This record gives sequence, C-alpha cells and structure tokens, in this order.
Amino acid sequence: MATLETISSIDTAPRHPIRLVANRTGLTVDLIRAWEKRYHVVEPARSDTKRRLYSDYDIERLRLIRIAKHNGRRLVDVAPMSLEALRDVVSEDSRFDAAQNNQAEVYRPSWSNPLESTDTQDSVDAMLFAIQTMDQHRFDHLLQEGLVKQALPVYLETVIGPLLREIGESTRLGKLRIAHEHMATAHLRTFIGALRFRETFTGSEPKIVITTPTGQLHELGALMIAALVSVDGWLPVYLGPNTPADEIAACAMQSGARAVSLSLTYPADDPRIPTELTRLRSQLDQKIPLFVGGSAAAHHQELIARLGLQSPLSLNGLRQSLNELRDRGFRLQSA
Amino acid sequence: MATLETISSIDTAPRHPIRLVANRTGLTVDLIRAWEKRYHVVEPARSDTKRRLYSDYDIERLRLIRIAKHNGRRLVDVAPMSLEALRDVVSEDSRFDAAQNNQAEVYRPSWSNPLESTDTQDSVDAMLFAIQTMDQHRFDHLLQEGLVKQALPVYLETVIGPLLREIGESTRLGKLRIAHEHMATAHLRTFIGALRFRETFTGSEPKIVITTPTGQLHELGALMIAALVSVDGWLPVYLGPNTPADEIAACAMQSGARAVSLSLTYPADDPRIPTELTRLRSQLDQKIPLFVGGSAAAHHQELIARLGLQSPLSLNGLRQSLNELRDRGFRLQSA
DNA sequence: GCAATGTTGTCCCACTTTTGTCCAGACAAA
DNA sequence: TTTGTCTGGACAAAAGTGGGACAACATTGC
Repeated sequence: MATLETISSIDTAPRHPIRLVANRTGLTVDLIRAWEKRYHVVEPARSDTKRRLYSDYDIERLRLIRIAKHNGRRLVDVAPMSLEALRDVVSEDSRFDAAQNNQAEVYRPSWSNPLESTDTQDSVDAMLFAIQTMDQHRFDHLLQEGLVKQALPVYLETVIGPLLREIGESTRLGKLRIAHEHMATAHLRTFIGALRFRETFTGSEPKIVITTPTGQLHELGALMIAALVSVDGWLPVYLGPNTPADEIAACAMQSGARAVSLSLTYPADDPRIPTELTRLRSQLDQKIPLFVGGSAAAHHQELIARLGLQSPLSLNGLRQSLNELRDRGFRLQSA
Repeated sequence: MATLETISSIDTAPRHPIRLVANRTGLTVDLIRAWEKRYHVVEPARSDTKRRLYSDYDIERLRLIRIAKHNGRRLVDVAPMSLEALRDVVSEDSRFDAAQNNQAEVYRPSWSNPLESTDTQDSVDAMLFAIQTMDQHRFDHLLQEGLVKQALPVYLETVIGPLLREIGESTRLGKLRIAHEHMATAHLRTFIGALRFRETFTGSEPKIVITTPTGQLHELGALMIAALVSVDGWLPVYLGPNTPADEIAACAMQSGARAVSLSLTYPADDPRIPTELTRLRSQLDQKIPLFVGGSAAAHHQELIARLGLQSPLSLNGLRQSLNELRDRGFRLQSA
C-alpha cells in the first residue's frame, strides 16, 4: 500500500520554513537556531536567500529530541544521535519512565526479526486465536508487541483496524461468542485509550473534539482517531460515544477546538444521524470543519455533501486533511 | 522466569544524567545525591565536567532500593547489598506483603487521621474543577498524583468512588454539562482500565468474571472491581458492560472462573435485572459464588437473598470475601 | 517513660555548567 | 512599510555540584 511507504520513510526534501517547524515541534524559533548553532542538532538546507528550509525528517528529529529532553536526557548527549538511535532512546525512556512501571517485565529481547507484509495478517490471526481462547495475557502481549514494531498510524491502519473488522465479522458468523467479543472490546478500549498518552503535549497544540453522535454506541473508531491525531500534534478532546449534537457544539466552543471529528459505525441507518449532523453543523462555527468517518459514513453521502462536511476515506486521508488545517491555521494565527 | 536472565545482563555503561535517573526511579535528584554522599549507594561515573553519569545497572539498584525502603527496610541495611541480594530481599518482602495485605491496611494510622477526609475531598474538588474547565492534562495529573499517594484499594474507595458520585450528581444538577461528564467518563474509562495492568500476574491466579448484566450500560463500577481484585491476586476476566446472562455463564465456564461479579448502577429498576440474575444463577455451577454490587444492588435485596447471591456492602467487603474464597480454594488445591 | 542517639528526607548556600531567551543591525518577503 | 529571518553575541534562568544544616522520626539505653 502507498500508505505504508509514505508513513514509514520520512521525506527528506527541504521545504518547511522555521516558523512552521516551531509550531509543529512546540519549540521556539530562537531555540531551534540556538540548538543548531551549538550542537548542530539539525543542519537544514537553505533557500537562495539563506532562509532555513527544514525537511519532515528534520522535524521528526526535533520532536524526538524535545521528548528526549523532557525525559531527562541532556542536549549534549542526544544532539549527535541518528533518527533511529533517537527513536530507540525515546521509546526506551518512555517505557521505563513514569513511576507507573513498577517492576521488571521490561527488557524484552524478542523483536529482533523485522516485520514482513504477511506478518500483519498472522498477527491479527494470532490475536483472534488469543481472544477465542480467552487468553488475555497473550492478547495483550500481541497488542504491545505489534505496536513496538511500527509507527502508531501504520499500526492502527494495518493491525487494529483489520482486527476490529475480523472480530465483528467472526462474531456475526458465530466463530466467536458474544462473550469473546465483549472481552476483546473491553481490552481494546483500554489499550487504544492509553495510546494517546504516549505523546507528550506542549499545551500549544490545536484541539479537536472527537466523539460519536447520539445513537452510535461503538467508540473504538473514535478512540483510534484520538490516538492517531495526537501523533500529529493535535490535542484530542475525547468525549466517548453517544454525545448529543448540542453538547458537541458546546464542547467545541468551550475548549476552543479547531475541528470536530465524528465516527459512524453501527447502526448505519439510525434515523437520528441526519438530524444530529444537521443540528451540529448549524451550531458549530462555520470555520470549524466537521469530519465524518467510520464504516457507516458511506450510507450518508448526500447528507455529508449537502452539509459540506469532510469525509476522508481512510485514517491517512484524515491525517492529511488535519495536517493541512493545522499548518494553515498557524499561519493565520501569526498573521 | 525469563525476566531474570534478561535483567541479569544489565548494561554497566555510564550514560544517564541524574535527572533521567530521578524520572525512572521516582526518587528526587537531591535524594539520589544524599544516598551517594552517605552510603555510597551508587557511585556513578563522571563526565568531563563532573556531571554524574549513571548506568542501567545503577538505575536498577536504585529502583530496588526504593522498593526495599518502601517495604520497610532501612537504607543502612540495604545500601551495601549486591543487586542479587537486593532482588532476593525485595521479592521476599513483596510476597510477605501480599500475604498480609488484607489486614495490613486496617492498621495504618494515616487513615484514621481526620486530615484524610478533607484531603480527599479537596482532591475530588480539584478534579471536578479540572473537568469543568475541560483541562484534561490537569485531570489526568490529579488522577495519577492521587494514585501515588495511597494504595489502590484505598484510592478507589476514597477518591474514584466519590468522584464518580460527584460527577453524576453535578451533572444531574446542571453544574456540569453532559459534555463534561462524557469527557470525564471517557478519561476515567481509560485510566481505571489501565490500573489492572499495574499488577504482575503469574498465571496461577484464580479467575473472576466481571461485567454488568444486560441493560446496565455503565461499566466504571465493574472496571473498578477488576482493578481492585487484581491487587489481591485474582485474574479478572473483564467483559465490559451489558453482557447477557448466557454469555456470562459460558465465559465463566470456558475460563474456569472461580467467581463472578456483577455491578448494577443504572437504571436501578430495569425489569431485565431479575430475569438475568435468575437465569445466570441457574446456569452457573453452584460452587461458583455470584457477587452483586453497585448502587442499584440495594433495590434488589429480596431477589439477591432468594437466589443466594453475595452482596457485599463495600469494595472492602468484596475484597474480604474474595480473599477468603481464594485462600479456601488454595487449601483445597494443595490438599 | 524519657533522653540520647541514629537515620533519613529535604532544604539552603556558593559556585559551575548548560540551556533558553533576547537584542541589534542587516537583509528578505509580503 | 511592515513583518519575519539571519548572524553573532550577551545575558539570565535552570540545573548540577559539594558541603552542610535541620527537622521528623525511629531506635536504643537507662
């Protein structure tokens, strides 16, 4: 899939001005220059008039260094590290960090073998088997393991998404009991819910309200989105499932959110959906885009078009729209 | 166990600054230095500008010493110990602790302290304020902070329980919006859900199925119980809310659970409750006790009595019953 | 029971190193 | 013109270091 490549190999083309980099990383412009001056943390390309031009690669580096610093690393130590080394350090630190990690259990030597494309299907199958045998530890282990192997957005798209579909399908076909589905869902609710706390927030991130409208009780899709956008420098205001339109609008207003995202899954033809969407769109500031996703979004195409809502086709599409919105927004802010 | 071997080959390369060590161990920077000054607990290498540089080995030592201290050991005694000796001491202590656990709490003087009651009230108030202002970071910080201060069972009973009631009440009175309640609930769902993974499981724990019956959509009570029992050496099989009686019974059978616990909150007078409870009791092996708790349990007193269900009055009551059951079971098992 | 003594977490000081912010003057972009 | 970026340097806040003081508490000896 194209998605895989675009996400995993980071673009090194220089194109971002320093202000945008500052906004995305949460660092100040001065600081970025100071780091460059003192430790050559990043050495951006220059325009023909000597303006710095940063690549996505640079931005990723800076973000990682910022997190490493937050974890107690010294700039001197992390500055010369490669992106991979930084990733390792950061993930190691955040695994150990937080007084949460009471005891051992860590130091796992297992992921030496790289991931192949068929692996994800295997991985999903293994999880389904763990669910069927009600082996919670194994299930949890598989979830954690898969997550370490790849970036969160890829993981959500290639593992968690398919897993959810398989669980639904298997339950419908009677291959899994409702009890199995319940257990798996409850487990995933905790797991995905915790994902967004892997990121460090600066407080300057734009906010996005994420929920499902009245009648939509399945929250895992919305929760995945909350985890996803937190990777890209948004702060999700997550409201859980089944939130009335008025409340969503009120929440967006109070929190000063820059976007709203709804997830529709089941029931796909709930008669309340048109009412709620219309109501929400009218109560919401016109400048705030309203994203509608989930498997049931396809059932409401004309409605979505009529109301002028955004309906990205994949998690990746949503990501891109939000990235654009975020960067555009920052320009306005500073102007 | 596998963990031991992997840990025993700990890197002794000095590379971590003191701040990071503080983060990882939960000790303060001052304290780490004081320990070094007084007892040479660790003797870190130095950078060329005399900054301390700790190795993974040092960190592991400090972490173990911290646990040993927490268990009541004196610093003087543990300071000169080798890593292996420390491990032995710590694991011995925690085993002893676990055995004593149940009574130990009652004797702690801090609970009878009158300050305590206002303390937790303050803490709950602070959380409510964070919810009202939609300050997710603050809310999360308060939750984590409170948890550090006291044992999990106490925390659940004195902070989380009251907090849930206050949120419900405030929403009913209009002091909080539904959106606030949703946000708080979603957040708590993740937080409480993660609590049970703080424990390390050996695989030999007796299992207990935890859920809510059909019609009961609020899961936080059940989730609290899952976290609670995992502290006491049970392995919760958590099914989320709204599980049909047949499925609960099937799950108990497949997983070989030794007990089942249901949480009833809202609606208190749902007509499905008697049907479901009766059905579940009849399908479940008579040797498996069925616990029924939650605020709505009081509405079904005669039913509970008639079916011979257990209905502990508090989390603590449930704990005690389960402890007895577990110990009785263990005796049988070994006899 | 009480005083003396030991233990231990926290804080303060004076000093050094590291790191974040600010400024001035030149130039580029809008 | 106004705003933003660039360079180089200055400055100050933050964090680390060694040394020591001190209060809270536990233990010991009488």
